[in-house]
Amino acid sequence: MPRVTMKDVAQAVGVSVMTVSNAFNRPDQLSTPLRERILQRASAMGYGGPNAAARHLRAGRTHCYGVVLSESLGYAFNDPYSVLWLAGFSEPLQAAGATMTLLPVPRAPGSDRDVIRRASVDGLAGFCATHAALEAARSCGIPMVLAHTEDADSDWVAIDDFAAGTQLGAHLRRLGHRDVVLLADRAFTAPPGPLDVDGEPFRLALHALARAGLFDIAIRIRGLLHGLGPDCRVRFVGAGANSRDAGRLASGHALEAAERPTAICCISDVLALGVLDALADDGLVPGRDVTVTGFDDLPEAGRSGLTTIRQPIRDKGRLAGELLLDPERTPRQLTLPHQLVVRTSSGPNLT
Amino acid sequence: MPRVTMKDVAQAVGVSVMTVSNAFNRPDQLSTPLRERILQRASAMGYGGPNAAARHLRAGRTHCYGVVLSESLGYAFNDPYSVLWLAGFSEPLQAAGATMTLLPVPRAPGSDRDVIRRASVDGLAGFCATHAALEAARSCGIPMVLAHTEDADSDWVAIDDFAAGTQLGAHLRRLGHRDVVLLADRAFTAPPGPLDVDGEPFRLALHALARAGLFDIAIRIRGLLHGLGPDCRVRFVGAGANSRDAGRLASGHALEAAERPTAICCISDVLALGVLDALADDGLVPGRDVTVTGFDDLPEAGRSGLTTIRQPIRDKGRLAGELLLDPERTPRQLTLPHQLVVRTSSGPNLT
DNA sequence: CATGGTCTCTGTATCGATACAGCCAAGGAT
DNA sequence: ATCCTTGGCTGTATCGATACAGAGACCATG
Repeated sequence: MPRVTMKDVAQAVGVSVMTVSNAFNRPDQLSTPLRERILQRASAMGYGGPNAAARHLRAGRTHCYGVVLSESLGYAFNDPYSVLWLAGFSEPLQAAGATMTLLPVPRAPGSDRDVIRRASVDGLAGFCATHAALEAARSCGIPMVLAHTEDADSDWVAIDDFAAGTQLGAHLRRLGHRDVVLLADRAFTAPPGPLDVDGEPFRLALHALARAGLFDIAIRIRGLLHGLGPDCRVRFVGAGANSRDAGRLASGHALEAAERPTAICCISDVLALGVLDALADDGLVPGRDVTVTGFDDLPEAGRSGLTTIRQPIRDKGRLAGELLLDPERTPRQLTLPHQLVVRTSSGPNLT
Repeated sequence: MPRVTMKDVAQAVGVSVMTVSNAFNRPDQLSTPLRERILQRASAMGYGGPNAAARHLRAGRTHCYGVVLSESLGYAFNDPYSVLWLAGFSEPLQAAGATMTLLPVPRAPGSDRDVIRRASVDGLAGFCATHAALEAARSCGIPMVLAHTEDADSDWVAIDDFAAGTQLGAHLRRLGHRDVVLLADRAFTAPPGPLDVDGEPFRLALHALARAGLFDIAIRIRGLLHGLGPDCRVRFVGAGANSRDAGRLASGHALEAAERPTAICCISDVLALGVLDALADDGLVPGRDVTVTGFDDLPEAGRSGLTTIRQPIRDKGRLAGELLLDPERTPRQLTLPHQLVVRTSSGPNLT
C-alpha cells in the first residue's frame, strides 16, 4: 500500500510539488484560494501532511531533544530525583514547542554510539551520560549539555559535588562519628579491606561509577571522605540499586554486622529513606541510635526528618533545557548552589 | 562547515558508498579487513555513522515510539498515575531497544496534527489523547494504541470505567450517602444548578472532558452517578488541576459551603489525598466526619487509608507498549480488571 | 575445460520533502 | 511604448542513506 505523497496531491490538483509544500509551510507564497483548494484536496486524499523523516533530512532540524540515560527507561520514571530533573528539563522544551526523547543506553559496550546516532534530535542532555555517550554526540556534531562538571569544552549544569560531600562529611565529623558506613548503589563496587583512598582498588571503584555515567556520585564520594577525615573508619556497602527498597535491604546487612557503625552515610535520599525504614522496623531511633544522612533533599526527606544536602534538582533540569535550546546563551557551565540541611536523623556520637 | 558523509568516507577509502553503508549495517556483506579499514578511516575523519534522518527516510522505521499527552510535559512527570503508566509503557520498549518520545499536544486547535506529524515515530500511544490526535495518527498511517475504550477499529488498553464508577457510587449509596460532592479537575466545568444527567449542560461538561482527552474520566463520572442513584444530590466542584495541592484547596471550598456534603468523591487519588490533607488541617476524621473516596489506588492511597478503585496502572502502560511493538498480537482491545478497595476513609452516613 | 556456486563489491534508483533560481503575466512609472 | 516591479507559480538539484540487481574473481566439481 503506497502512501500518498506530496507528488500525488500536486498531480491531483494540477500544480507543482513545490506549491503543495508551500501550501503547508509558507502560506504567504501562494494565493489563499489555491491554498485552500490544495489543503482540502490533500485531506480528501488522505494526505496527512509533510513526512517527518523527509523534512528532517532536508531541514536538518527535528524540534526534538534527547535525554541520555545510562539506566533503563523505567528508572527514569521510578526515581524521584530523575522525575524532578526531567520535569525541570521539560519546562523550556514545552515552552518552545519541542518534544523530548528518552534514550536509554544499554550497558553493552559501544551501544552508546548506536542509540545516540539512531536518535534524530537537535540536542542532547546527558542526565546520566557516560564518556562514550559524550564522544558519540561530539562525533555526530550534536550539542550536548551534561549534568556533571567536565572539561572546558563541555556545557554543563551541576552542583559542586565535592564541596557538598565535604560539607556533609565534616558535619558527621563534628558530631564525633569515626566509624561510618558509606552506602552507594551497585555501580560502586566496594573495595575489600581497609580503606586506602590513594590505592588502586578505590580508584577502580570510582572508575566503575564513572563508566556507568555517575560522575557526580564519584566526586561526591571523594568529597565525603575528605570531609570525614583520614582517621575515620569508612566501610563501603553496595545496595542492589538506587531505590528505597534496596536501601532498606542493604541497611539490614550494615546493622547486623558485628561492629555496628555510628553513622550510615547514603549517596542519595532514596537509599537513606530505605535505611530509615529499616531502622523503624528494628525499633531504632535515627539520630540517637544511628545517624543517617542522605543527599538531594527530596520532598519526602523533609517529612522524614532526614539530614541531607539540598540541591536544586528541578533547576538543574530546567537550565540544561534552556542551554540546549539557546546555543548563544552564556555562561554555559553552571554550578548551582547546594546547602546542608540538618534534621533529626543526624546526632552526636554517644558511644 | 559541511558535515562529513558516507560519500566522503567512501571516496577516502576508495570504495563505493554502498560498501561503507554495509560496513556499518551488514558486517556479513564484506570482508573483515576492509570493514575494519573503513570503520577506522571513518572514525579518523570524524564520521559518526549513518545519519538518522536519512536512514529513517529510507528505511521508514525509527525504532522510536511516541506518547501523546494532552497535558504539558511536566505533568507527565509530576502525576503519579502518569509516572506509573509511563514506567509500564517503557518496559517493553526498553526490552526491544526502542526509544520513547513524549509529545505534549498544545491546546491550540489543530496543533494535534502538527505535533504528531512532526514526530517521526513507528507508533503512538494515546495516554491522554484527543479524538483529533487519533484522527491525525490515522491520517498519517501511524498505528496507535489508546488508553480508553473507543470504536471497534481502534486498539486500546483500558479498564471498564463505567463499571468501576458504578461500583464506587454504589458503595457510597450503601453507606447511606445522599449528598455528595464530586471533585473533578478543571477540564470538567461544573454545570450550574440542580443536576440533570440528561440535560444539555451536563452533556457539554462531559464533552469538554472528552475534548481534553479525558474520555476515561467522563465515563467514570457517568458510572459514579449511575451508582449513586437518581435520588442522590450531587454537586460538582472543579479543582484547578489534577494534583494533591489542587485537591486540598478545592476541598476547602466544599467543606466551607453552607451545606456540608456527607461524602466527597474524587475522580483521582491525588485529588482525594489533597482532600485528606485539608481534613487533617481542620481536625476532621475521614470516614467519620466526612467520607472521601479516590480512584487509582496509588501506593500512597494504601498508606493514607483511602477507599478507592484499584486499577492496574503499570500493566495498562506495559500492555499498550506490547501491542504497539507487536502488530500481530491479539486481542487488541484489552479491558483489564479493577477492584473496589475499601479502607477507613469511607464510612456510614451518621447525619 | 566448462559449469556452477560463493564471496565481495559496485552502480543506480529511490525514499519525500525543501531551497533556490527563474519564469510569466499584470500593472505602475516614466 | 518601454522598463521595472511584484505576485504567483514551476523545475530541478539536493539532503544522506539503503535496496536491489548484478558484475567479477575465485574455487570446487564432474
